Order: sequence, then C-alpha cells, then structure tokens
Amino acid sequence: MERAVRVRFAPSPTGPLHIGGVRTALYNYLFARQHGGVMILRIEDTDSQRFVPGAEAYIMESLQWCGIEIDEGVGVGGPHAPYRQSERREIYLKYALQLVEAGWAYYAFDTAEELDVMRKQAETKGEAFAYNYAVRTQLATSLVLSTEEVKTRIERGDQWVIRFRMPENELVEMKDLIRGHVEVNTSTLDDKVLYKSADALPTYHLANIVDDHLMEVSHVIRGEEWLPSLPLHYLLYKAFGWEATQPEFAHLPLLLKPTGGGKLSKRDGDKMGFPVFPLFWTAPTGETAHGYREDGYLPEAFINMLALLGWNPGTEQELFSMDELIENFSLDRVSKSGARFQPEKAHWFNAQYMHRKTEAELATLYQPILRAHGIEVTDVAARHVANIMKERATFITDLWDLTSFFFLAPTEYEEKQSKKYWKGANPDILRELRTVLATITDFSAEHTEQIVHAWIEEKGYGMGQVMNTLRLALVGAGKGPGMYEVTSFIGQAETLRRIDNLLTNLKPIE
RNA sequence: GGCCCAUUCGUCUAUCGGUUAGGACGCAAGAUUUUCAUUCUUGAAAGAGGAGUCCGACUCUCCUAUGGGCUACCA
Repeated sequence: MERAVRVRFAPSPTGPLHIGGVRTALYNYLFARQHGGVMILRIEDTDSQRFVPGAEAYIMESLQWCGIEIDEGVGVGGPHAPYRQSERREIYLKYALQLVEAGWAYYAFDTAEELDVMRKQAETKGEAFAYNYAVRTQLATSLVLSTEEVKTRIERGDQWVIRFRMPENELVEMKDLIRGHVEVNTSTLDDKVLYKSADALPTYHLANIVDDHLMEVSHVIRGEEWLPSLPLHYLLYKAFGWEATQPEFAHLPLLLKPTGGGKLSKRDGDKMGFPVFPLFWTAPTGETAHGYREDGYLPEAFINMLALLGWNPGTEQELFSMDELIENFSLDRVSKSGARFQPEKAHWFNAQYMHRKTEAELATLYQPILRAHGIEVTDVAARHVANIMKERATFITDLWDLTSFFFLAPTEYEEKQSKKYWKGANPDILRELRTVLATITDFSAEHTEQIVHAWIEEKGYGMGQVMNTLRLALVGAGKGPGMYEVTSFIGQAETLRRIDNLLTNLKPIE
C-alpha cells in the first residue's frame, strides 16, 4: 500500500515553542523529506482562553531559524487552506453532529461548574470522577432527555457540549511505530468533549482527527503526552468510517529536565542557565526568556543536538548536517524512553560547529559583534582574527571576550598573570625587549619571532618568562593566541605603546 | 487513586539470545603548547530487583520497584 507521505506539525499558539516542540517538528520534517513527502504547519488555536499574541509568529520564526521548511500550511498556504483551526471553525460542527446522529456522541448540558462540584465530591470520598458510561445516564444529556427537551434547551440558548460516547468494556488495539502494539480497555476511558457551544469551537480531539483526515495526513508524529488519547482517536476514525485512510502514529519520548524528574519547562532553563526556547521570547506580560539564537548557538548545532536526543543512527557518527539527518533518520531508531537534556553536550555540539566554520562564515557572524562594541574593521581583518580564535570559542557570543585585545589595549591587568610575571627581572627584561622590538623594520609575525627568539637565546632568558610578560602587556591576561599573532595584528607602534602602558601603570609585584 | 508508557556508565546511547557490554558528553591523569584554549593518548564509570523460558539472557515472559505521561468545556 503506497501512500503519499504527508505529515504535520500542529502546535498551539499558547506561548513560545519550546525545544521539545522543535524536536517534534524536526522529526516530522526529516521524515517528510526522506520520503519525498509534504510537511504541513497547522496552528491549533481551538482554545480561545489560552491564546497568546505573538506565539504564532514566534513559532514560524523559530522553524525558519532551524532550517525546518514548511511546504503547506500557515504562512505558505496550500490546497487545504485555511490551516489555522480558528479559521476552519464552521467545518467541525457538521462532523460533531454526524457523530451524534450515528449514536457515537451526545449533547451534554452540565456546566463546567457543576462538573467541578462533582469532581470535588468524588475526591472527598477518595474516588475519581469520570464522565463515562457509569454516570452519563444520570446527567443532563441527550441520552436521557427527550428530543423536545434537547431542542428547547438548545434553542433557548443553554450552553452545551458534544461528548464522545465511549463504549463500555471494549478492547482497543493500536499500533505505534515506536512502541509497537498497545491495547486499552475502553472502560478506563471517559467521554471526552468534542465540541463546545460556548465558543463554537471543537476541542483538540475532534479538530485533530477531522483535519488530519481532510488534509490527508499519512503519519502523525507527536509527543508521548498524546499516547493516552490514542484510543479515543482510533475510535473517532472508526466512528467516522475513516479507518481505511487512518494515519500511522508515532509517539516520541519526552525531553526531561537535566536533573530530577519531569518534563523540561521554562523555569528549569532559567534556573540552570540554558535556554529551553530556540529564540529570545518576550511575553505580552513583559516576561522574557532566553533563546538559543541570542545565546550564541548556531542553528546547525542546535538541530544536530536535538536530533540526537531520542534518535541515533546506529553508527558512531555524531555530527550531522540537515541533509545527512534527512538521509539517515528513521522512526524505528527513535528510542522509547525519555531523554534528559544535557547542557554540556549542547555546548560541545556548538563548539564543534564553531571550529568547522570557514573564515568567511565566521566574519559574517563576527562583524555585528564588533560593530556592537564600536569596532569598525575590514572583513579581511575580522576574518583573520575570528579564524585564529575560533578554536577557543564555544558560542559566537564568546568571540568578543576572546578577541577584544586585538582592538582594545588592556585597561587593567589580570591579577594572576601579574603576580606570576610582573616581578623579579621581568620588568627590566620587558624594557630591553621594547628596544629590540623598536628596531625591527619588518613587523610580520615570522620575522618578529625570528628576531625576538634569537635575542632571547643570546641573552639566555627564559622563553616562558619573556613571552608571558609580553602577554601581560599586550593582552592584560594569561590567555590568547601566539604572541606574534597579536604583535603583527596590532602593529609595531601599538605594541610599543602597550608595553609603555604596563611599564608606567603597573608597579612590579615583589 | 486509576490508566498508559518506559528502565544499559552521572548524562545521551550501541547491543536486535552467545561481546573483554562499544561510542559520545562530562570527569581524572598524561602528552603537545611561550599563556589560555584546541588537539591527542589513557583511565574511572552501566545492564533496577526477583522469578521464570532456554545449553546460554542486557536482550524473551511475569511480578515488584522506580521514573515519566495522561486523568479539563488545555493542547
């Protein structure tokens, strides 16, 4: 049975997309691309209460930054438009009614408040309240009310919902592409709300099944939190008579907190110093949250890291481009258990991608950082500096701290380095070195090194002592690239000036 | 509480009945280095527990424990 692959990523715009959602989108995308299929973006905004302005734009910008391309859906259109469920509202009632007529669903007139009371009562008795076969005939539903009564209630404007009539004591056998066979007895399930009159909108379950059917979705790849509602969804396909074209399901393991238990949440990230969102987010309330992009991550690294959290190729390869992921991805190599997010590994991935950047790519990322610090240099210079320092950087945001001394003379001297080298004969040696440097006519790294090393040897000085004292003068700290990289870049005049600065501004430490 | 899913080094994972249980991150030690990094080498580190099935179980079955998810007129 050959079926065109059509998958969808269907977030609800209730806030910023978090990395678990990004991974779900990514796996859908990889699967679609690998099979020459279509990736759909559908916005599930059927909860008017929890709608957050800006969330949808955030979702789309995130996907774009990650390189996850949408073929059909919100923002790009397509044959099944609209792709925003709030704009499809008139579609759903018809289907809900179809189910009522067929006996698979019924009207219920209880208010949310009444149900809350019943739940509380059951709770105090130590029982769990379930709206199911056992209680539905004792409540105000179209199952017990006369047709007339139902009609007058509706016409009078009473609020109602349509609930699924979950069968009693039937075994639902399901297939999950990741977990295999799963079965559940319907008696443990309840009569889920399918449609609510209050806002004339369906709930997730109805909208999801109807849209997946209408949009000809072939594979539903979603988070494990949906596994408990799979039996309902199976039954819904059966109730509609859509079993023949029912999609295959794959429920992804969850992304867990680095320590302790539970799903990854926004608070964990802020507390532990890593982002849980792809992009910086400002909530309508003014609240903000870190994003991978602004924290200096490369999207390729972010995606690579996410892809390996719950999936592996079965080989020892760890670095994958998007194209390689598309080629190698497979649902049956997705693991079954939740993956704990590990910030250190994310750092490592990013560092790997930093090291692999070309000079030109690096300059493009680096120039804005320089400009932000008021430094204007040629691309050639930016490329040169970024390239000699990239091995030391984990994030693109590290670049400034790592390279500022190329452009700015030290204004203070690191204590550790000062204590170690600004003492004994070193100040005098530095004075001597200054005169040696002042006589050099070709200040290239190679030539300077040749002269200075010959001088050090002739004098019998310690290489480490001399070079580190010079480092103190030029960098102000015990870090950085080879000293001649620095001298040749900043030039002779600046080199001498920085030596003079140290000589006049810092008292030798005894 | 009920239902469902899961369980290999601290973490991500390989193993699809027979392996000295492999790799990666992190950690430790060493080498390289004028410093800091990078890089390289080495090391410590795992099958939740208990019953079965089998010549043989990390791998299959069951029980227990633990973790997680769901249990809304939220998705």
